[in-house]
Amino acid sequence: MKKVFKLYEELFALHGKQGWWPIQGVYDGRLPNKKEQLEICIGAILTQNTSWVNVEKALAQLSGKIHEKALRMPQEKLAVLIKPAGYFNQKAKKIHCFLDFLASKKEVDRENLLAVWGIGPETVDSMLLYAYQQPYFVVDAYTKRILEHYKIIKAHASYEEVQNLFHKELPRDVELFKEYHALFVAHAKKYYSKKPYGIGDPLLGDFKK
DNA sequence: TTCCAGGCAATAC
DNA sequence: GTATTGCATGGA
Repeated sequence: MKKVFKLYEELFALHGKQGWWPIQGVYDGRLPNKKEQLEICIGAILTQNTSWVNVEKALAQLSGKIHEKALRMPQEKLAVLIKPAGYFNQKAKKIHCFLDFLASKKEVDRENLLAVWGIGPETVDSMLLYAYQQPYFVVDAYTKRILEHYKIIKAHASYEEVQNLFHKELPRDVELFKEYHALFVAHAKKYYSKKPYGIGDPLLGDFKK
């Protein structure tokens, strides 16, 4: 059952190409340069349980300072700048832990990133997929919400369980994974942001039975 | 006013 | 192993 590939095609037909990751300024889908890689990683931390508009405010206040050295300002100072993204004390600490990791020159892989304080599975996979072009499917709250609603996964399925579904049923393709996750977010923002979920979702007839 | 947003770590059961 | 709680701003 290739349900998840069919779902991708329908989401794409509905919402079109998303072109993620949404970095500041213009991003046309080319591979991110070094500075853009860092911005993606910082954004991935800032957006933890936080709306992207608030992350954009924080990133705007960081503009000109998205460099490993500049971000090493005192944690309290960094916290003030990223305040609009919420959880600013924790996130300032997380950013500094991530910078420590980069400075350590350890290999940037899933295991090493997961060992960094403040970086969990979704944040790692976002970084690896969008900044480092590694094919890990990103599972977020929206992804689970939609798949649960379609009865494709059980309620309370674990991160690994859901990720495995995509890794098994899809070709391990970076561009496909990038678009697919972005499409989940677009779809969820439109139909799964307020309860009751799924009102007006044109795909419901195909996936919920 | 309440609810929630592209989670995570610490703690409790 | 799974459930709960603290972390925090800003917009609907």
